[in-house]
Amino acid sequence: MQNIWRSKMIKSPPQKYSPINVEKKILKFWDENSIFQMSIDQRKGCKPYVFLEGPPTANGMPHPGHILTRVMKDLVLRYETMNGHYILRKAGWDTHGLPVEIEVEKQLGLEDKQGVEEYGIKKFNEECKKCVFKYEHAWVEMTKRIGFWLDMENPYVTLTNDYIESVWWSLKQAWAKKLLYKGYKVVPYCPRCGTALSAHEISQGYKNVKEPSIFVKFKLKNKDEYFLAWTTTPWTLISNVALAVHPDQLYVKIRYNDQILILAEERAPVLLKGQNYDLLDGFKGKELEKIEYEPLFDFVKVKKKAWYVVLADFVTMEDGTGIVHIAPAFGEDDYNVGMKYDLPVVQLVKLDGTFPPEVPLWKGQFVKDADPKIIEHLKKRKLIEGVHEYTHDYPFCWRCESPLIYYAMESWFIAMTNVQESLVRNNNNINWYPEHLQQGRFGDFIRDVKDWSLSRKRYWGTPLPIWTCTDENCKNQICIGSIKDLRELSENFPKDYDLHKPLVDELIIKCPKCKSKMKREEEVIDCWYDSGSAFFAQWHYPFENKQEFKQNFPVDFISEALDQTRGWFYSLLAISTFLFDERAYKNVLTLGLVLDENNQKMSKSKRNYVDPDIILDNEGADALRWYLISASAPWMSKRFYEQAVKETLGKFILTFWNSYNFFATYAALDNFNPKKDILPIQRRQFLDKWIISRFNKISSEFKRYMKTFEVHKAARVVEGFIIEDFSNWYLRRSRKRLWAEEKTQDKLAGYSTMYEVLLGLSKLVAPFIPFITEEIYQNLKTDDI
RNA sequence: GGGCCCGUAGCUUAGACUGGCUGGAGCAACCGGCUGAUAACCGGUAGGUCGAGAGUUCGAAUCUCUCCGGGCCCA
Repeated sequence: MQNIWRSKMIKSPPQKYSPINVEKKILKFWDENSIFQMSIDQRKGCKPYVFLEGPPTANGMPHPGHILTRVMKDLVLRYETMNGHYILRKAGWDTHGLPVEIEVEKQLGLEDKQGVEEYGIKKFNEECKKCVFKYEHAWVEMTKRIGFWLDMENPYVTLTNDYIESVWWSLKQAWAKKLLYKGYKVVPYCPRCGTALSAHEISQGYKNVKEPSIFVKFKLKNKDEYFLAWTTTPWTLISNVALAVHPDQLYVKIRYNDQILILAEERAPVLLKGQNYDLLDGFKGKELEKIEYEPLFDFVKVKKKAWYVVLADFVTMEDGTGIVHIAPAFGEDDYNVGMKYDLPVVQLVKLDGTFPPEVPLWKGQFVKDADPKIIEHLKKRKLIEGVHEYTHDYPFCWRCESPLIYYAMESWFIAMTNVQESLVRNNNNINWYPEHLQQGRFGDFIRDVKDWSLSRKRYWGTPLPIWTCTDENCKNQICIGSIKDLRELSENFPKDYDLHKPLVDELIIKCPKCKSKMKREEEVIDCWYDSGSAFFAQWHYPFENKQEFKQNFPVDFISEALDQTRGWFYSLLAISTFLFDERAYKNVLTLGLVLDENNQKMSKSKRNYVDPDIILDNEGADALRWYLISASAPWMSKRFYEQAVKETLGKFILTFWNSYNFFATYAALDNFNPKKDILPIQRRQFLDKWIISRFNKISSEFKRYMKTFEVHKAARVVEGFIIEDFSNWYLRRSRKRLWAEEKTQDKLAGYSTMYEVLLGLSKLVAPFIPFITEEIYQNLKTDDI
């Protein structure tokens, strides 16, 4: 390799250190000589260290939090590369999902889904595709500028046909294993807007409201006794199918006002304070299981067994009677317990929030408006034991202010509960940094895993590859797992194709069984599934690169911020578990969030962050990197502001530079030649031996910390060494040795030591601050290094 | 509302798992010095109810509980 750096002698560096000039020079050097590529090629055949890039969405400008993840990834990968590992680093882009759609809706001035459909799904999705790459250039530039070596010329992109095909293949595997099924999911729903709301949307719309809450009596079958239940949503009583009690709480049977009631022991004295009642009997909740009662209403006939007592841990003694009325269509807890007991889903509310004709008493009325009438009705039937005003937080639509209702919507699921044990086992096999996440936040989540609600009734995403026969008698369903299958089954598969909506919905597919027309399930899938598929889909596995996939699974190392714990970290593990019953990654480094000066999370919308470019121009990438790495443990949050980086530059980077500069200036003056002039260690001074010993000591400490990703401690050890031991103590003490006119033995001993320490340092901290170390290394190295 | 993480000087932090001399350090401040690489350096001064309270203990920043504040995730 020819290069501009090579010279026999050490050059005298510039006195003043200009971060931006040096760093730009190094970037050019790396670029012109393809150093990144070379660092990989040189290690072909070496032991691989497998990295998987968590794909960012490039539809917003990168902020300091993104810089932190990229710096940490680069640090670890450079370190492992220098340890002799072969590391591929494919970039990736996450391109689907609701945030993109919302951005485009705003751009186009569309109000809701209806607006999107009127605008045209084809045009809408084209806009989404464009939007995704709006800031790609900025991301690429930032990535290069901070020195993150990443192959951005061959990224995986979740919207490509190849990627989608791999995702389809995996869904087909789930289908074949009977893990993919259609069920219900209870979601907060706005009946006026006709749409479900995301968690983020409802958290904006809680209001404190006063509502009537009622105590309702349910008559036991064949007995003149009543369960006393409590509810704040009388309209859901129409769809009641069960009553829930807590298995371990105590319940009592009492005589009160000439009737026999059953309720929680703990609640009776609270609710009947100051009133007379006789205690007749007592039992544990468990003993009540399966006891049947008379339904309040008989509007529908149900196919499954209903109207009996079930056990549920979510029943609390905080309020109510300790007996909870269950309507699986209108509550998540209700739905889950319904699944467990195989209860029917009675859903006597229409999508517009009114009662259907099956409920003749209140048909056409909005459920919330019907509440008082339902209460009146029950009162007349003497089934109400009391009405209380109850104050609580209730969600409202942030758009139209109407009260939301919880509503069971059809949705496709992956039955993660079926592989829960494997999930736990695979998770126990992962090294988590920090450790507490493994059994803490993540472990809790996995142990209590719910089926993955996969489908989204949206437009911009990987289409769900499931087709259903339109013939009422056939209703055959198929899941398509490859482009080849789709092409063979469809009559009008075009030459040029894009697997998104609307194309997939326009294909004419005949049912393999009855030859009737088939219709695709209209949904797209959760974009977390896209990114969670990256470990195989980035290879277009199994259609290509089978060998590569095999060699790169499971992945050795991933690293993202803490908010990905239940996001990407989960989706990767979930998919690798049901596909291969294996963990997707062996080590996961979770990073703390980058906060602003006031400890607030940095967010795109608030724009409460410093423009990283300003810091990169003023203080440089090395100072920025060193600050982020050394400020606190990787998993701790970091406050981020320019002054902090400025201090890092002054305190550390410049001290390092000046130490080097001091040596190089004198060495150049004296024509010190490292190939000839190095003195053996025995002929050096005590001081020289001391600093070399110190350096060896901190090198081994450094390595020990790196093993456990305690990169901040590794950094601090080096920082202390450079500032205290090397600059302030050793170099100061050695100054006079260099003042001699001729090349004395002592002078050469000093040069030899400084040379070795500086060269050693430039390698040791190269993964942390690659620019300045490259500059130093290139000047110090000899031809044969 | 639930789970997890964090809280040490104005700022950045060490110490906590395994309790033990007077809770260390750097920056910033003040006083004095030195400087033939440095945006430095050296000596000294000041700055702390270790978030608050209770408990365990001969002894608590450290262990336990409660509360307060910040954050993340989930409802």
